[in-house]
Parts: sequence; C-alpha cells; structure tokens
Amino acid sequence: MLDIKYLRENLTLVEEKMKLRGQQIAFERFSALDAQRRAILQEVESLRSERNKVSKEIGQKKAKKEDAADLIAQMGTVSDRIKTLDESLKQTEEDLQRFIMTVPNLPHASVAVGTCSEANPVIRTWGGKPAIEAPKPHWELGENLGILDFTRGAKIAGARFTLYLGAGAQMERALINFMLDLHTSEHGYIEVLPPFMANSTSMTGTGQLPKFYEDLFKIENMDYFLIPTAEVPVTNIHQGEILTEKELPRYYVAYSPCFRAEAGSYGKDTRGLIRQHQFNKVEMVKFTTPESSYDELERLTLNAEEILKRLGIHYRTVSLCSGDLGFSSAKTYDIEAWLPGQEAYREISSCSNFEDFQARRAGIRFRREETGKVEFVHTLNGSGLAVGRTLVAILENYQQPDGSVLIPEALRPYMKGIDRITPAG
RNA sequence: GGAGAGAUGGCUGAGUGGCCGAAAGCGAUCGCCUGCUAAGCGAUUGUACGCCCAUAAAAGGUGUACCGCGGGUUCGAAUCCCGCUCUCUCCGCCA
Repeated sequence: MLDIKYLRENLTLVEEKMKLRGQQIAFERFSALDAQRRAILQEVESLRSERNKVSKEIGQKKAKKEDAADLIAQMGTVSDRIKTLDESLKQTEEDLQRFIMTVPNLPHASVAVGTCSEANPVIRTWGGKPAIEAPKPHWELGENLGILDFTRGAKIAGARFTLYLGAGAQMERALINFMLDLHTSEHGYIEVLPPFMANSTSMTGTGQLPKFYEDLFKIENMDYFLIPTAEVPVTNIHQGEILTEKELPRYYVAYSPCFRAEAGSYGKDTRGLIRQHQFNKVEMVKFTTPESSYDELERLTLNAEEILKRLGIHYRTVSLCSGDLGFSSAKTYDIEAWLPGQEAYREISSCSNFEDFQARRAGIRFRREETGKVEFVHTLNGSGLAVGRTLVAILENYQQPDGSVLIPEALRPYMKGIDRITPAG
C-alpha cells in the first residue's frame, strides 16, 4: 500500500510509474474519494468537538443540580447528525481503502522499463550448461527411476499434485535441510516453522488479498487460507509491532509447503513438477531499515544463489523489468536455473524488496534511536530455494547416459551418503 | 465440544457513567547533584487521522479518534448491554 499523503501529492508521478507497469488506474476516483473523506471528516470532527464541550457543561450543571434539558435536547440533534455522517464516512473510507489496496507498489528507479519477461536484463550468470546427449525432462527421469509418480498423485488429489517415492522423497527432504542449514549457519538467518494457514488480515498484510483471492485456497466457512508462500506467515510475525532500531536487520528463514490455486494457468507446464498446487519452498525474509534495504536485497539474492553454486547448477540472475514486476514489489531479482531437459532457464527463486509497501499494510514499524520517531521498516523476501524445482534441476543436470542420476556432493551428507539414484529393481 | 475467569500505555497495575489519554510504580531519555559508582532531585516519556501555520522538510499550534475487535444504550462510555476474537483454569477428546 502506498502512503495516502504521498499519493495525494504525487498523483501524476504515480500515474506515470503505473504506466511503466502497464497499469491504468482510475486515479480520479481516488481524488474524489479522498476529498470526500476529508470533507466529511472535518464536519464530523467539529460536531464531535462541540458535543464534547457541551456534554461537559451538562455534567457540570447536573452536578450543581441545575436544569440542562435544553442542552440535552440540542445535543440529541447533534448526535443524530454525527451518526449519519459517521456512516457515510465509514463507507467512504472503505471505498478509499479498497482502492488503495489494489494499487501496486512503485517500481524502483533502477528497474528497467519493459513490458514482458523478454525485457528482463540479465545481471549475471554462473557455471555453464552441462554436455548431455539427448537430455530427458525430469518427469521422464523421475518416473523411470520410480521416485516421482504423477498418475497416483493425481489419483489421490487431482491434477498438479505429485507423489514422491523413495529416493525422491528423501532428496526433497535432504534439500530442505541443506538449505535451512546453509542459511542459518552461514548467512545469519533465524529458522522458523510457521503455521501453514493464515487469516485474511495476514494475507492482506503481505498483499495476497484483496486482489489475488482467486489464487488462494480458502478453508470453507472459516477465516483460514492455505499459505501460498512462507512469506505470508513470516512477514506477519511482526504485524502491528514497533521494533527497536537495534532489532534491525532481522533475518528469518522458514521451510513450508506452499499452496496455490494456479487459477488462469491452465495448459501451462502441465507436465512435471514445475507448476503444482502444492510444493515445498525454503523462504528467506528480512526486516530492515529503509536506508539499508537495497544492500540487503543484493545479499539476499546472493544467499539464494549460493545454494545453486554449492549444488553445481548453472543459473542466471535477471532483474525483472517494470512490466514483469509483482504487485507488492519495488524491485525483484529472479534466479533462473538451467534445465537441460527443457532447454530453458526456469525461475527457481524470486528475491524482492517491498520497501515499506507491506510494512504499511501490516503495520510493521521501528523506532529510530536518534530521533525517537517511528517509521515503517522495509521488508524483503526471496526463495532460498523452491525445493521441487531444485530437485528438477538436479535430475535434469545430473542425469547420466544409463538413466541414473548423480547426487551433487554437497547433498550427499544429507542422503545417508548415497551418490547416485538408479532405477528401482 | 462443555463450565468459569480475564484482555487498560514499553512493562506492572488502578480505574464501574462526566473532573480519564487514562492514577501509581517500574523502565527509558534529558538535566541537576556527586571524587567515581550507587542513591537522590527535577523534567520529559503513545499512535493515527484532519485542520492552521510554515515549508525543501521538520518543529509548533489546534481538533478528533483509539483502554482486545465490532455493534448498541446515553447529552456523554475504558466504565452499562449484545456479538465476536484471543488468553488462562477445569472437564471431555486427541498427536
């Protein structure tokens, strides 16, 4: 959510920036609602002021056993008027709020202007494409090895659910532990295990609601949503809090399953593990001061890249252009792993700085030591990494001519020392 | 799921219709005192949203709201009434 005062005073600028995102927003409606709100507010507040004053007089008169009937009658009318105004004020504020909640964040100045993912500048690349003759996609490898069962996954739950078996299940678990260990012991993150459901307040705080309701799984008749990412529960750890400046920066890392309805993605990535209704992810979340958030974003991104380096997987890092940027983000780096089986780079991590956009929605602030003033923190997060897609990258990059798959050395200690997955008997 | 108790500022905790944005204590900050430390003394100590003034901004002045959340009663609600949420205790059930 943008600052309402900022919006009021920089409407043209905001409008321009929204165009960079490819968004046309009806800001006239904002101006009208905003003016209306202030007009009502001024009237109702002066009436309240009067009522407070006169009510005090009534109290004093009564204490002196004097008659106050005329004043009481007079205030009865004023109170009725206040009640009416309160209702229209409430309505106007709701409309205004709903409007502001659907305005995306402003892209940072360093974000390239563009309309689609083709315009995303490549920031750096690491490693190189492995030489594999006739590489197979992971779904073939996984089925041949007997570690991924898409048919039975669909039987149990439906399309876009997968059953992991044996060494596949083991590798998924190993990856989670490997990632958590690296981020906690070498990058300074605090491990958290959050609830896997969150309420609508939390979902609104991080920006999933109200705009992206369709992408969520909701528990019927209850205010519970399955989390689409650990970003939601972890960012909301400090919802409504005022932190001390000393407590910043604060780094958290959490494993969680992620649940996404994937509405509107029918027909895309229907095979394999790439786009699932449920997948595992290790997520890093940072709370920082405004002045340090962009340095923190660079480090966060490198923390995510480190996982791929240790696993020896070729990747590139791109900076999302204005038109490709997510709703809440001011700047995002996507890390894309090379998948030989599909001859493509696929997103495996997305690292974003939300600046104060989420903090304002979720009420996450800190007190400046020097001035004693409260300010919004900046929030950042990034996958470190998407676990299922990492498993895909390993299968496709480490496949051998005989159909087996080597296990990257860094992962072997987490897999009881085995160095290779071979087709089950 | 059943029965009961509770929710007040950074914390503890008073307050059962007007003099309460809220006592007192603790903590914190600033100042004084002191050979140092401790103690003592004094002052300050919430947030949001309007308006005025000013403007690069801040500060300042002023008003309104906020005592878990939402509604109601009343001229007036932290205080009375209703609904909800959360916490605690006991019972039941369960990993």
